[in-house]
Amino acid sequence: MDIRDVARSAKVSVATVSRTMNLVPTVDEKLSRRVWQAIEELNFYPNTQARALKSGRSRIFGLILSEITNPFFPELVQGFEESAIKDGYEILITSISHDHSRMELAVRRMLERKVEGVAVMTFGVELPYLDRLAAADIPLVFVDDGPPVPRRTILQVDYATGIRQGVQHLAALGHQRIACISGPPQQLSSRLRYDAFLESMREMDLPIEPELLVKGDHTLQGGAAGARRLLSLQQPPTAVMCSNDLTAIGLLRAASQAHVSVPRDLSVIGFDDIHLADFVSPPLTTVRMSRAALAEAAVGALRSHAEASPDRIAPENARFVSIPTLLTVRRSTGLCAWP
Amino acid sequence: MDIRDVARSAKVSVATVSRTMNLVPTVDEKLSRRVWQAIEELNFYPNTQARALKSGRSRIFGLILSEITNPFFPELVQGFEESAIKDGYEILITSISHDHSRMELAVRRMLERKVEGVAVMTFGVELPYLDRLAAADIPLVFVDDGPPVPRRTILQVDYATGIRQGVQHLAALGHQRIACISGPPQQLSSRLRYDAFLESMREMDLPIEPELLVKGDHTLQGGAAGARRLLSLQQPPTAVMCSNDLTAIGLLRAASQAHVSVPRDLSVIGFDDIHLADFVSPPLTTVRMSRAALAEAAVGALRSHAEASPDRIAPENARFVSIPTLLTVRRSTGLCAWP
DNA sequence: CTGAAAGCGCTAACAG
DNA sequence: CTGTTAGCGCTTTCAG
Repeated sequence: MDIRDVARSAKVSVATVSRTMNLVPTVDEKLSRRVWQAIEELNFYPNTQARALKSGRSRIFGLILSEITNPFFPELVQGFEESAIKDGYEILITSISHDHSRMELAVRRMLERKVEGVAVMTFGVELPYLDRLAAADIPLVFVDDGPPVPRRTILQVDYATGIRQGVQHLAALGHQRIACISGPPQQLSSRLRYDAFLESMREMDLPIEPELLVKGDHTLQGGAAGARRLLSLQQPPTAVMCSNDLTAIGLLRAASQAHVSVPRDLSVIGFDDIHLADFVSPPLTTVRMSRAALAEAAVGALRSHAEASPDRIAPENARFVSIPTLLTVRRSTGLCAWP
Repeated sequence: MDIRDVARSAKVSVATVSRTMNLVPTVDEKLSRRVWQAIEELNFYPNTQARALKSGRSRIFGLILSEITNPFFPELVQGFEESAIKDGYEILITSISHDHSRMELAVRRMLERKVEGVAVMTFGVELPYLDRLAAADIPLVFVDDGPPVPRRTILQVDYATGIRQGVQHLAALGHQRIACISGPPQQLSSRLRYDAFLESMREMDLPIEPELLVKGDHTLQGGAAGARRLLSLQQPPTAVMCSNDLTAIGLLRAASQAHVSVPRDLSVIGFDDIHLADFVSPPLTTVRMSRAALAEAAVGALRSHAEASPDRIAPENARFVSIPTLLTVRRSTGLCAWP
């Protein structure tokens, strides 16, 4: 079953069938109707491979994730899938599992399948492997920052707003000794969150105690380790801002094991608002970064690059997109019990 | 850059290049070396679309999931990706999010991209939409059970062994009043787990109390609800087997809120052994069903179907594959405190 | 506005 | 064992 069968059935040429399917406006309406009818009757749909081969357009976008088993990512994948499908694109997912050598493989797979664009959702672990994508002139989307290659968009997450809201929220509850468990410093997004925290503390005239600034790694274990460190301090903090929800959840566990009650003895704020945040005990106050918004913005940017006529490059202002964040107050934050 | 450039550079015909790349054994070694060298030098890799168009083989497997944000599935995806890539296949992932109408779309996407096989990982929510895949003679892999279509493999999870081990473990700890929170009865896998539980209880001569058999839905909320129900009983159970880990984790939360200590007052066993199971408090004793094994078996079955010569259909015994389960004892089970 | 025809890059007869 | 060549199903000039 192919386009010729349709042409025969509709009594037109294959060219007309092709034009009709591709909504070329100059097709006579009578013929077009005949064609659509034939397509329906035969339950025909075009062969994507042939189409891709001829047109040079695969209608596939690539998605490079750092680690699909991190609950942040499946939610992103879901949004990505939804947006891409709506526009008729398929999506090629690769999870590099923190293994830099797999990045090379991922890039190769993208190249082989001739993706029309790639969203790099590794939050800073970009590496030079991506040069090959840029060299192939493939549109690229990064989060926070990325190399200044030609057809590129950067999704700038507005960490500052959400984190400022978090610090203000804690300050309003009377907290002064606010700690921070940061993320892996190799990740730009960790550093930006950390900087936003420090900045907000200064804005609020809150003291920044070096001993309250501990390093985590965006894992449950890291969060638990950081928590133990903070709780063993001579003068422990009354509140903690965590660089992500996994860290905060690890902290919650360690606190519970140490018989420290949240939020009575300690207030906790996470970041990301993963699904699980609402189901831990107590439900986590956290800064929401919408995965759906991130995904939609990424797909939108890729589309606009992929579909831009080669001569008319997308305007400069379309090359940065801001992603909002918002404090979501649940039950892990409360009034400071200390004077 | 195409196969002709390679041919020119290696001073052979395109046919030889093609044969070399496809490891046809009758290529002279001298030529083959020249070809590989040219491929290296030019950094050439074949155009997948052209290859697929000509050969009729897309080298793509489809994967239909019920819900990617359920932590069980990303782990499965990871295994699937790993196995498929190793064999040179790409993978097209669709998450139908419990929305039956999306199943139709998923099937359409599979058909359009001409996948060479589909693993249906929806644990029982198959539905007639799959007829179209079977009608297109696409190899199919199901879990537990599936329609008797031609090129099909069923992955039979050996629920009985793991669940029996769980019940025996509880019995050995002195538990008699063992409850069960089951999963959604529409899912075959829920029913099989439930049946295995009842069967094991009988084998052990343990009493099956109707009031201790409550329905869950494989979500955290469902587990919490079931827990509240069980704990409010005149005579609550001393142990609970849950149909999956999410249910067990929901139960853990509800128990903690009700000041019921696990495992002191209540022993809990989950099923699946998702990543999170090891990070809740207390770490969950659970029945492990290896996602990697499931994924590997699925990919293996799809390959053997896809690559079988049309005349030599895979042998009957290759059409059922058993997936083992194993009790993993952690900290959520302990000695029964009641006489 | 429509149709004929030339490929897109590759594979697989078929002929040497 | 190697090379020539005819398509796979579709899009897109180029003529009509």
